[in-house]
Amino acid sequence: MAVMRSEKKPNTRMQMIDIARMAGVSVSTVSRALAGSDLVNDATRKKIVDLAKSLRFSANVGAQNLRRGQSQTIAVVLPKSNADQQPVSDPFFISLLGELADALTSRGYDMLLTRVNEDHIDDVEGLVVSGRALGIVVIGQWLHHYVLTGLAARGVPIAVWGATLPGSNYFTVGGDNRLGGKLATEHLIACGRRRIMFLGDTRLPEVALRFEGYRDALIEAGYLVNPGLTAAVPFEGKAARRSLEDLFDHTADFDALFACSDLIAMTANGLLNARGLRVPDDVCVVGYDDLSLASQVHPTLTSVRQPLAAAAQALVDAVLAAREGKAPALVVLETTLIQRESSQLAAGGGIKPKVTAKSARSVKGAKGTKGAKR
Amino acid sequence: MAVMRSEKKPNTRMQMIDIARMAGVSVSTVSRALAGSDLVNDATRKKIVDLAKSLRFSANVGAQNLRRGQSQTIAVVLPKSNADQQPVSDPFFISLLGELADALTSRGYDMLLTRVNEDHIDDVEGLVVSGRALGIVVIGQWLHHYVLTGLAARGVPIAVWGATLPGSNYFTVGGDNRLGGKLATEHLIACGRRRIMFLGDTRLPEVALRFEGYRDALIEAGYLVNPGLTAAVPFEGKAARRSLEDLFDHTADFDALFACSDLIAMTANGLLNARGLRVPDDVCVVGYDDLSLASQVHPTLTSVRQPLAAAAQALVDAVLAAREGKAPALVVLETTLIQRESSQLAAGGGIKPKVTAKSARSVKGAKGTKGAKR
DNA sequence: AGACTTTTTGCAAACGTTTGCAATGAATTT
DNA sequence: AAATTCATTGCAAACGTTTGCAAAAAGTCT
Repeated sequence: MAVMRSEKKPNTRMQMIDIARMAGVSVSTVSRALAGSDLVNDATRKKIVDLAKSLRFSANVGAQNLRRGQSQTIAVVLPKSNADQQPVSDPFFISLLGELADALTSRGYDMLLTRVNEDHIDDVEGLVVSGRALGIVVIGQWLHHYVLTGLAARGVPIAVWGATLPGSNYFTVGGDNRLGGKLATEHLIACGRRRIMFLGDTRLPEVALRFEGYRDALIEAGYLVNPGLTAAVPFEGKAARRSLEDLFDHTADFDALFACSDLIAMTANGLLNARGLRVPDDVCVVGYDDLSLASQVHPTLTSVRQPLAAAAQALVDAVLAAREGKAPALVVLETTLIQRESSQLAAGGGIKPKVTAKSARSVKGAKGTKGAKR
Repeated sequence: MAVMRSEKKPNTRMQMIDIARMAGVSVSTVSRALAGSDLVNDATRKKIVDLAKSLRFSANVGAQNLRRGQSQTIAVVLPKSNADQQPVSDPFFISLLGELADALTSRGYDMLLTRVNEDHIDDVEGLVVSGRALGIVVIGQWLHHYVLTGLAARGVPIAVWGATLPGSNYFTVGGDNRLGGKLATEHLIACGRRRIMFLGDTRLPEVALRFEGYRDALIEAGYLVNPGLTAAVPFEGKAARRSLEDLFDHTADFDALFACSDLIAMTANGLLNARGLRVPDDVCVVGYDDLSLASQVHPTLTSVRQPLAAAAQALVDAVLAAREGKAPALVVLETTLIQRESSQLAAGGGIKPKVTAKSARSVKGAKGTKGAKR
């Protein structure tokens, strides 16, 4: 009896060569057929494609990348502060994450999500060097401008959500923070408030810009900028609450709050309520980010909106542009104020939520700008 | 003059062979040194490792995977309903996502995030077949039990966050939904409420189980289960709001709400407030998921907590077990009720938030159970 | 000093694709 | 009918690692 080699080895997965054998062609042809090349006869291609589909075959991506010399993956990194090891707390970033996932998949890229400790942000370079990702989107600039600059200088393709800092050597996408701050403050002034408190940590570039807007609005209206009316409330939930409690214990001399995130605004809202202060009658409150929740809570929250979907698109554009070695552009997205109950004019008879002002522009290199698109 | 070949080709990236040349050894040695193999002399290894580090070298992952025949990536899929194309709305899933990212990276896996349309969930098989990921974590079972069963049957390693359904052939990790429903309802009964409304879409397995707990609690207390006190409120924000508005327009005959998500609870809260009903005095409200926001809003929200970090760990365990071909286990995590202001007893003098009851167990294969760990 | 171990290294063959080039055969032209 | 095109296919060499095996170097024992 002849030695019989088992046809079906314990070979785990199906590969092109299997398809090739079944279709009676070579691997080259299979490869070309599946890639949709017109170098292969229509009938043959159809046969191969059908066969592959019916067998649920999908070519090994690692091998493809290796051969092609590039991957189709973009890494999205969420820096985590080592102070609070909490998972990303702010829903805003999360929503952005969701939009990014959609934007990337719809363009045929895979999304690699990475949480990295803020003092190891440099490590993300490895993602690119190792060919795991072709570029990196950083969600939140925080205090890492310097590190990001270093990465970009070393040729790592990065795009960052954050404040558009003038001399930046990396791609940035963000809202118009200064305008946002200004709109919010002007609105509160229009509501007749004069002692408007600014809640946010101005060490963060985005917050610093919002504060400038706040200050500009006050000055233009002829009011003083009272340093006592500024509190460096952090973004993270628990810490924010603690900070606010402490604040309200010591200060009560305000008639409006401008919070740099909706989360802060809502928390403040709750605390004010607990202390018997009514929103908006006693204190008007404006938040930032316009979370979907902002329109669901009571009272509904006036907030500054940044267009998330456009942001995600712009970030993807930016990281791809960065990869092609283009000069970094700073994309500033449309930024609008959405008025709701938490800043209702006391006298006014039923103001409907409305959009007050807009802004959409791009600084330095209009290339990737989708700001105005909506 | 001899032909001079340029030493430095436009060869983009550094690879092992470059390190090898610089260190005066072969690629094999570099490979082994970087892998920490003890087959290489300590001094040599140190030299190579240092060199690699200083050059920021990182081995090509595609090639590694190809050679090793496996990737170190786990795909996390977020099904998106094609009804509302919204990005993931519920913060609960997002938080879970964050925890998953941490759990995976801390164990050395990469996380591939994929949003997939709910009628193409089958496609995720391609992620595994193509070697892009070694397994899949599905966040949210929704109505896809059948599809998931099919995937598992075809040998795709999956682990699902959702309800632990008895005959399931795939790994599941979830809270004790029945107990959660029961705890919430018993608590509301203890608050003296009798017309407790259940808000949630019982077509979803998790919600169905919570409803069973609700029903059991009512029956054990000797109350009737009134079909008029059940409303299929969806999870997504806008739709939930619409549904609730419609509901409150037609029904007012309740003194408590048990909502299947905190988002629903908060929205309901806002609407009740707008209609002049006070929480908890007129209506007690209990939510589900214990979002961090639950303790920040006013009134703070009583809610059923599921341990997120443990959930993420269990999901990773599960998908790895699935990959090893182990028999599917159903992990049920500790589920507790966190009492807060929204269900404060009217008479009671300052009830502190407290945990009322616990549950942690595992059905069928205690292998991956980390339920009790915290 | 020779015959052993033991440690340290390098060679070369995979891993599963893609793609330049050459080969085949059919269709067209002369 | 030979010569020329053209459409379709296959061969074989990459892509950058890992790893079994054998070779070389360095100790250890008689």
